[in-house]
Amino acid sequence: MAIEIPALGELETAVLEFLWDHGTSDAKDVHRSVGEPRDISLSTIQSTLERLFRKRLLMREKVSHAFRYAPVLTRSEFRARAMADAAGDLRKADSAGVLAAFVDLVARSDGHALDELARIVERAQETRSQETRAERETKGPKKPLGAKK
Amino acid sequence: MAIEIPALGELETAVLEFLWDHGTSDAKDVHRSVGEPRDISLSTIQSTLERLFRKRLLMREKVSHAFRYAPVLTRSEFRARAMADAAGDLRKADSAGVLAAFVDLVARSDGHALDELARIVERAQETRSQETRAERETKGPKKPLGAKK
DNA sequence: CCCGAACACCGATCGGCAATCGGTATTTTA
DNA sequence: TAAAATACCGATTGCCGATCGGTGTTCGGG
Repeated sequence: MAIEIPALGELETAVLEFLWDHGTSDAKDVHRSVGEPRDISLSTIQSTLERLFRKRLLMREKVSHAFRYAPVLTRSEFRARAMADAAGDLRKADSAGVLAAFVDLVARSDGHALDELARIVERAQETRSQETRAERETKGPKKPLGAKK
Repeated sequence: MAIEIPALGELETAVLEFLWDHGTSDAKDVHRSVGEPRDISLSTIQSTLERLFRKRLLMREKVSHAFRYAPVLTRSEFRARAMADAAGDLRKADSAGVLAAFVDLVARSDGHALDELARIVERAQETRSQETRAERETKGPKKPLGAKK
């Protein structure tokens, strides 16, 4: 489930990046900032937007004759899903090795990345236990999950 | 630095997977297990091995006329690097958001993945502080203060 | 209500890369 | 030294992103 993250081309990536930075836009907007510097036509930008739409990475809405596009996922969500795809099945037993190797890379990446990660994990654990508690109180002890924000 | 993880084709992935499972092998070995079931020729396997070699994902050594291939990275290292690539620059400030989103995915992935991650991070922190201490002692016993670089 | 402008949509082409193979050169080995 | 085993090279195919123009459709101003 969740959205699959397919491999993207260079222009597709640039377009997505633009939309993350500027929010909902139409083909013309994207063309001004992404297309013109590359000397490519508006059509090309339109094609790229539609390809991203078909890949479920963009949503769109017609506003009087022209589509306005917006990313389905935030940049962070997108990258996180791509990471998860690269990691393989996290429920699997051997995933611990992958996580360990990744944390090792984070630790070596200089900076306080590791400490930051530690804080994030800690906060996630608190949140989780809190949610579990709330669930217990609200429902019976048997609920097949599935809730989110 | 470090090895780049390019996008791999399906056969390339299968070949790598085989080598991770079976260790150093030659084209014939790989062909028996990966090629024959797919009805592809030995040549194809050889080409794929060489492509992976050129991509620096395999190392090889000639053993009497035939190459023996072995992965440069372990499966875990490989996936971890792919994750890091997907995450973007971890030294960058905005990487926190990506890490947070990823940890969130881990937490939702069911199982004890989050707890496992927490353990891994904790252990990494201990290791890191230990290494820092060792570094201090090696460089000069008279350096009681903050490490920078 | 009608026309031109602004778009969406479709089909064609091109380029890059993995997959695939056979043919030829090269090295072993019986 | 000939046959067998391999490496190596070039050609072909298929897929997909990039790129564009042409055609159809829809809005908005007169």
